[in-house]
Amino acid sequence: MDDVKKPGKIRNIAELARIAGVSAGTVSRALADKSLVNKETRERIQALAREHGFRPNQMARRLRTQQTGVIGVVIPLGHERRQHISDPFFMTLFGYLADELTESGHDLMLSRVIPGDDEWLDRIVDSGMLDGALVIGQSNQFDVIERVAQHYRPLVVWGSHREGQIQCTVGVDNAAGGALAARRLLARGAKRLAFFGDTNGPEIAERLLGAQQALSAAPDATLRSFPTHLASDEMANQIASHLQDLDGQIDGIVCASDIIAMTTIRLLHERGIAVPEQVAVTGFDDLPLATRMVPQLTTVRQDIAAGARAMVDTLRRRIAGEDAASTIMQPELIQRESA
Amino acid sequence: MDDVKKPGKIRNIAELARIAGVSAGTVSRALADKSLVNKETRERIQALAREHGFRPNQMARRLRTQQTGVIGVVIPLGHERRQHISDPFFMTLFGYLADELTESGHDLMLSRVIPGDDEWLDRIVDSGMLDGALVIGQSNQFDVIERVAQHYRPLVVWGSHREGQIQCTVGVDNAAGGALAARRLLARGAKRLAFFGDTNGPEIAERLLGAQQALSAAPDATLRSFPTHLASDEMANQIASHLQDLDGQIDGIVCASDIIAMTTIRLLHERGIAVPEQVAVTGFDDLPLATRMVPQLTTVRQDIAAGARAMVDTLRRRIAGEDAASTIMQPELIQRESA
DNA sequence: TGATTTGTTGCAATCGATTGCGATTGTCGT
DNA sequence: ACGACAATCGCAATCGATTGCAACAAATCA
Repeated sequence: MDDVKKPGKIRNIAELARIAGVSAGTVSRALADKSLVNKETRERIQALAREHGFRPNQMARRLRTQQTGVIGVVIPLGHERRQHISDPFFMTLFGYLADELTESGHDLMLSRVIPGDDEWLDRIVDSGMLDGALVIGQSNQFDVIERVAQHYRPLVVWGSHREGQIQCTVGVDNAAGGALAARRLLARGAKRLAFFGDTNGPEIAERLLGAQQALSAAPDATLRSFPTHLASDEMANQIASHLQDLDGQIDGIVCASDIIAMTTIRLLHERGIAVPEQVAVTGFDDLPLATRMVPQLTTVRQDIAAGARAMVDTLRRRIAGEDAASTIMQPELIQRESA
Repeated sequence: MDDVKKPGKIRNIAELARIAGVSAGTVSRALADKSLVNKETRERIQALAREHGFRPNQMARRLRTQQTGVIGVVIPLGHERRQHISDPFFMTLFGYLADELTESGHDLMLSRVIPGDDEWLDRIVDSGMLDGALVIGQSNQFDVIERVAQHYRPLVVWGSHREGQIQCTVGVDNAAGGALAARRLLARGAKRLAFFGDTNGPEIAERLLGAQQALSAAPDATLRSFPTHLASDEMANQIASHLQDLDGQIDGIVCASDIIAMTTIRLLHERGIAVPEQVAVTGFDDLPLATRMVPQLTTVRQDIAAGARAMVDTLRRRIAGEDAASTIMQPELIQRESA
């Protein structure tokens, strides 16, 4: 069967043109299904191409047409170098992005980059092989992104929105989200709160800020922040050590992510501390796994699917030349069992 | 600063050559840091390129050199069309693959494809923009992959290994894994077992087969299989319905994946059934979340990180022309709390 | 001094598809 | 029967970088 379908390898459009008895240009137009060439020859050429399993070289086409059909997805790991792409939040967002992009016929190129200089993003957008770029997370690279955004339009960033910024972002109002979580814990009667998260990136820092602001309505409550990395092996140790230090001193924990919350709950369970009765715990993100665990996680939802849709829509508009603006989504408290 | 760094836009190597007073060829060699050009001119040209923020067009380079530095990662969704890329197992494996590939300087292009004809894989490998391809899961497309593997060498597949196949696979011995899970349940004293999973793909089917074979050592035990899809919304309903039908009739469940197990445990919990006391549950995969849930999941581990490493290594060897063979990894029972 | 080697650089072909423009053939109207 | 016009198709330039080969100068050797 293989022999029947591929009588001789056709390597390029010119060879196909030769055995079809036409010129290369005609073949190109025929394969693009342009009405400029006669319907019969067009179909004959297409059939011939199918027989020989020939497909035009994408590199050449892209070089010539100056467009690639490829969207770059970039994950900068500035302040958290040990974090891997396999982090569930990245993966979830990335999964939705991939769904959106492939459904609209785009290809997708992933780069994880550990910023070694200020040029990492320039290298990516200037490489000449992208129609646009999506950056997931600002890390501590806000300024670099800002600089590139000045002259490169088809760029959309997942992250925080600062007043007057040039870069186009899609993201949730992190301060509002932090406030939601803290208020939920206060409403349950918790008074001695802890915050688990890494505040080196702007997003988590804003969540802490929001939580702190919520505390101002409850003068007798306290909130202390404990650095907690996301790299998952280390995270568990850090949390265990926090819990050790805090034994009996707290009754509520605002976690900066669902993963941190999940690990925290398990470690509390191991110490024989009941959730939410003795210590209430909130997450952040509302990953799919938040509903699958026991107890189900009370968390601040950012609608990742909607966010992905917004990013792709915005990017598409910017590629088309429009001047699409940032999107700030409102977080929502999802009240389940853990707080 | 922007104006200082980019006095005039340099669009290609020829323009750079002109303002450097040399030929395009020299610039090309200088930028590639070849010792063929004088060290001084080389550094002068590199400095000039840096000043102007110039980077050679990748499309042109790739067209000329016939190599792209891009590895395609393909996810065929043959029997499970509604499943999204955001499935945790895919994402986890993909994450590790991304880590491995980016660390070795490769770019990575993701395609999710719903096989509409027999040509989907041909389209991808013949597109001329890949150095090699990784296929995640065979779905029901074994034959298509087999055909392409006959003439396209740099192709590595995650999935099952059949006697005499041509395609190069990396995967776990699924039958052995299924047997491990079943034997664990039997060893706990369970006798009336159920299997939750979708046996349309070869991998899950083999897990069921292995479990059935393990049963032969326990004549008084039974195992019934219940179709359970992976698309997560539907999965929960199916499982709920199974549990309804099976109420009180079973004491052990072999789940085809950790996600199925996680959902099953939560639903059992909702029905007031204790895990593992009344019904023991095993998972499959050992995703990171298996340790984070309560109760921690007893599961059959496939070392996804090692698998990713093996896939990338094998692919690299095949790109280099070697004749690397398949890898069959041995699964391992990770005994935690759920069984 | 003449021949040969070494070190640098330029020239031009090449990768493979796309596309503007001109050439050819055939059709229609008058 | 002749010019206008449409439908097809071929020619050749183009996208931008790479690289074998030749050209040239300087340096070394006989």
